[in-house]
Amino acid sequence: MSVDRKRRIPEATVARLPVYLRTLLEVQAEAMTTISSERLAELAGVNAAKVRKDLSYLGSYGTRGVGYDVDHLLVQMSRELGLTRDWPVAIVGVGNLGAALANYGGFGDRGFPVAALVDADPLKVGTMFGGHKIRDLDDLPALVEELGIAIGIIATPAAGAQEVADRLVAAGVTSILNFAPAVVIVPDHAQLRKVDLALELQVLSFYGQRESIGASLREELGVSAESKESVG
Amino acid sequence: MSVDRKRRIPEATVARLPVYLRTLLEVQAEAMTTISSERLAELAGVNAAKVRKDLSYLGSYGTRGVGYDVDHLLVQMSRELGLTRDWPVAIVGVGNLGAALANYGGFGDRGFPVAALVDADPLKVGTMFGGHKIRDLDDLPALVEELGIAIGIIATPAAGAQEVADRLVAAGVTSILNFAPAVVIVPDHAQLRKVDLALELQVLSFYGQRESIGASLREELGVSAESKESVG
DNA sequence: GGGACTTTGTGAACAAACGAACAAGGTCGG
DNA sequence: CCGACCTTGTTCGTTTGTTCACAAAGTCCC
Repeated sequence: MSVDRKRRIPEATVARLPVYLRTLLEVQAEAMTTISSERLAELAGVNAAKVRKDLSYLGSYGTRGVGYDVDHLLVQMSRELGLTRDWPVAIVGVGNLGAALANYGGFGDRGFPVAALVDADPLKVGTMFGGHKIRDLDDLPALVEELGIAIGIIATPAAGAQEVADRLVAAGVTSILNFAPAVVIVPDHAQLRKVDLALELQVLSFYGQRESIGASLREELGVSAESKESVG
Repeated sequence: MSVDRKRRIPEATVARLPVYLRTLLEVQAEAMTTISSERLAELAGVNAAKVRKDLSYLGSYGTRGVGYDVDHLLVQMSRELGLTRDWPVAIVGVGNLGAALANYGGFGDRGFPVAALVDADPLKVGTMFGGHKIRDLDDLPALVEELGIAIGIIATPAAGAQEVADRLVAAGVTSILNFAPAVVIVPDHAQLRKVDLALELQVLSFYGQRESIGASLREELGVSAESKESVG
């Protein structure tokens, strides 16, 4: 309960903070000034006790009997998530996926401006894409220096992913988001997250198969399914 | 330990099976016939004990003193994941992201053919994109019937996501992959997975902020960081 | 100002996931 | 056929995460 006790926020909580943040922005847009954990839980699709425990890691910003002040919570949460500054992003690999990501406006919106495009293909290097001149992989250290690249997005084919990660880390980029369908290992001081389409689809396939077995079973037995989240 | 005891595979394990699968395909391509849990763990970036436990849920397909038969393991794993059949996919929302996903070849490759494109915008409905005529949201039940759509991918703006999910479920699609930056709730018998770019970036931002604090602290103290995964 | 009513913050029970360690079971050379 | 050596499958203690349940703390109406 000391001040720095509070400072170790569990991973599971960290992953939910952005969801709360988004939800709170919507709530704020509707001109609501306070919100209860119950309501926030409903909107965020989680359990209310979990919301309270998660928020308690940020400190005690709620008022008993009333709820949480939306604006205040947003400020604290943004600060905690490090969203008070910009995090310039470099996209490595300007193929199908990389190009789509570069064109996708969603990044710059909220503090993650695409500051550089990088590719290993000499034919692409030097050409323009989406307002950026595509740079060589070797330029990474210079780009980090010049543009303050803080996050690297790997959008290369699987084969190149590990090398790109190594180069990013060597250049001083310690936050990496990997879209390549490959296992990538980074040193301890770096952070790696992955987005893996094939994996998600295969997981759905797994449960889909179960479901069809379950469905025929339910049909046989005349049993009906119940609803998953009682948040409505 | 009874046969159907084995049948309840933990979520965490299910999420790792696709990683093993991919790794095994690479191993198979190199003409290796058996693999130890130690080696597989190294390639998949996880702990060896975890690999053995995960694989034990599939049954006992290893041989003590030798390891696992690669081909056999691939067959069992594909079967367990439901990858012995195709899972036709419908992409709902043909905007920036939806278009990119439709063009991205990675789906059809491994049993997830894009079978339909759907949009709510009357201006888009009826036009062609990537070899598909864009269909109306109202056509979903018909598409499920005609094409056997098994998985719905939501690539709409946040505002439309929940309605699309409801319509998908109503049409009989119980596996949904949500790319929209919105909380979506589905009934109990449906499966929902999400891919959330903003969330991933914000989580990186959180740890990136920590890291910079940690780095300056380490610098002051003259301490160096250690490596994260000892899998090399 | 007091009592009914809300809602937070957290302690404690429960559940899931992890990883070390080791016995059981198998190979392989001689 | 035996003994040295490997590698699996599983048990067990630990850590991490979730949920319930309730005391503490505040509001609001009269």
